[in-house]
Formats: sequence, structure tokens, C-alpha cells
Amino acid sequence: MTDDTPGPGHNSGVAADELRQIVERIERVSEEIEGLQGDRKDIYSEAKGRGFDAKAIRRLVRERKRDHAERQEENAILQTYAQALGMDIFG
Amino acid sequence: MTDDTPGPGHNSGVAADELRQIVERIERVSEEIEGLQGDRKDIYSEAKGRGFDAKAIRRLVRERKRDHAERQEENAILQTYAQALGMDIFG
Amino acid sequence: MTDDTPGPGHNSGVAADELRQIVERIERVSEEIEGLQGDRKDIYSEAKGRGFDAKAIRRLVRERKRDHAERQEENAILQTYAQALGMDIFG
Amino acid sequence: MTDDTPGPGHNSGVAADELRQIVERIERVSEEIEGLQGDRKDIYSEAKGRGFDAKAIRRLVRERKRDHAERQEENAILQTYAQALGMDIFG
DNA sequence: AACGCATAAGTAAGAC
DNA sequence: GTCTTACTTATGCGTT
Repeated sequence: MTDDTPGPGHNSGVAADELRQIVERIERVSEEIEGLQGDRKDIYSEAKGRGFDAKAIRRLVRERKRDHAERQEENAILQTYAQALGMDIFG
Repeated sequence: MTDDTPGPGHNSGVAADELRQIVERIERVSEEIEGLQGDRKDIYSEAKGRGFDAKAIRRLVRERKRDHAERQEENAILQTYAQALGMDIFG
Repeated sequence: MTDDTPGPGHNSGVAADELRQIVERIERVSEEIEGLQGDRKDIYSEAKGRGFDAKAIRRLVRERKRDHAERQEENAILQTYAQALGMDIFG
Repeated sequence: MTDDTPGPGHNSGVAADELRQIVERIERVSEEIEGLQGDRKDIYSEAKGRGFDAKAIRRLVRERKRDHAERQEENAILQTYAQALGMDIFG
């Protein structure tokens, strides 16, 4: 080894243990995220099983998420553009 | 070699040349696709440079793409849901 | 109201309460997800603050994940094809 | 109308014609893209019809693409880190 | 026709 | 500030 790292193993000049901890922490929260994403998917599936239109619910959630002020602002631009093209988007 | 394939090379029982042609054809059209995706991105950039809101244009294009009949149908469901929640989506 | 839904509110023929619960559940887990995503981002920032290259860590995590999930499965056919093309995928 | 736009139609203060042209250009290249995507899909179907495993071909193409673009760059830092973790990424 | 996979679009963050 | 890159979401497609 070319360094004076105390511990055992394949160190190459970087703080291996610190790096390992970082990586493991990232992997841990990533796993939690994936678990929750699975949960959410399950909710959609369940909704579908109860006769709801999952796609419509997705749009609904998306629209709700859009902060209301921002949403109205965006819609203003969008409608302006839509009118410029002579179309009624939300027909 | 364990087969009777005529050609030279690293065959392993599958029709290597045929496979290679397939892969190359796929890669060719994929490159064309990527080129066009770049073109499209350029158009958005150009629009932005002219003062348009690229994000709004994206939404506009998306809405236009939605087949009109289908779109109206989806919106009907969506609005039904929205009303059920007492919200006005397109406020 | 045009239906016989018992509760108060803007129902339009769908089970509004059920829908509302679904939406709220989705929003709840989505918030948890966003919180964890923030945590992960913080870890990267912290790592960066300690002198690590965040981009490299990202790649490392990605490679490790790929390892665990993808590498083992169905190498048989794939390697057959790869050999047919004279390439070593995992070189 | 609230502006002095010369042409006919539903303008609302934005350069409607310019916008329309932008949108149409986007839609045009999007259609080309979709056409090519269809072509690619046909190639996969054809391959499958000839007895190849489409899924394996997909993976193969993906690996080849990864090769060309990603593998060379910045292996230095990454390998340093990888060794620090005692793993051989490309094993 | 429902399920999961694969690809593409959109969005947000980070680097230069 | 722009521009790329990465992540997330969404949609479509093939399969069972």
C-alpha cells in the first residue's frame, strides 16, 4: 500500500471507510424510496381494481401538486398560446 | 466449431451474421431517432430564444397530440373526478 | 346534486369519498418519497463537502445496483449472442 | 381583438403565426421519430420471427451503446473509489 | 384484458 | 446563465 491508512483492505489513498458509509447510506434511503414507490403503485392498482381510471387519477394528482398560483400562471400562458392557435385545449 | 455455419468467426451456434445485421439495423435507426430528437430540442431552444415559454409549448403539443375524441373523453372523466373533490382543475 | 350520495359535497356519480382517500394516500406517500429524495441529496452534498466526487459516487452506486440486480440473470442467451458478435460484454 | 395583429384569427398578443410554425415543426419531427420507432419495433419483431430472443438483443444493444459512450470516460476516479470498496466494478 | 417491461418525455439539479 | 446530465414519471407495447 502506498499510504498509511490504518485499517485493513484495499485502500487507494481515499478514505475508504468514509466512502463506504456514504455509499451505504445512499443505498439505504434509495431502498426506502423504492419501497414507497412500490406502495404508491399498489395504491394505483388498487384504485384501478375498484373501477377508477388510474390514468385520470395520475393527471389529477399532478394538477393538484402544481402549486395553485403557479398553476394558474402556467395555465394563463398556455391558454394564451392555445387561443393563438385557435384551439380550445380543455374542450 | 460445433455447427456447420459456413462463415468465419466467433460463432456459437446462432446465426452470427444474421444477428449482427439485425443489431446494426437497430443501431442505425436508433441513431436517426437520436438525431431527430436533437433537432426537436433545437426547435425548443430556438423558440425559447424568441421569447416563448418552452414548457408551455410542450404542454400545448402534448394536448394537441392527444387525439381529440380521446382527449375529450379523458377530460370528461378527469372533470368528473375533479368535481368529486370539489376542485376546479383548470382554474 | 344529481345523485343520492349521502355525504356533503360535489359528487358527480363517482364515489367521491373513496376517490379522495385514494388521492390523499397517494399524496402522502409521495411526500415521504420527496423527503427521502431530499435526504439522499443531502448525503451527496455532504460527501461533496468532505472532498468526494459526487458524480463518481453516483456512478459507483449505479454500478453496484446494476450488479446486484441485473448481472446474474439470463446471461446464457446473452453471452451466446455476444460471442456471436465477437465481443465480450463484461470485458 | 386587443392587438394590432394583421392576420385573421384568435390572436391574444403573442405572435400566433410564429408559434404555429414552431408547433408544426415540432409535430413534424415528432412524427418522423414515431415512424422510425415503428421501424425499430418491426426489426425486433422480425428478429423474433426468425427465432432470436428480442429481449436479449435489446440488452445486447444497450450494452454496446454503453460501451461506446460511457466506459472510457473518467475511469480513474471511479476505479480509485471502487478499489477502496474492495470491489472490481468491471469484474 | 391485465401485468410487467421498456422506452420516451418531462422536470429539476448541477457544472462550466 | 446556459447547458448538460440525471432522475422521475408516464405511456405504450408485448406477453400471458
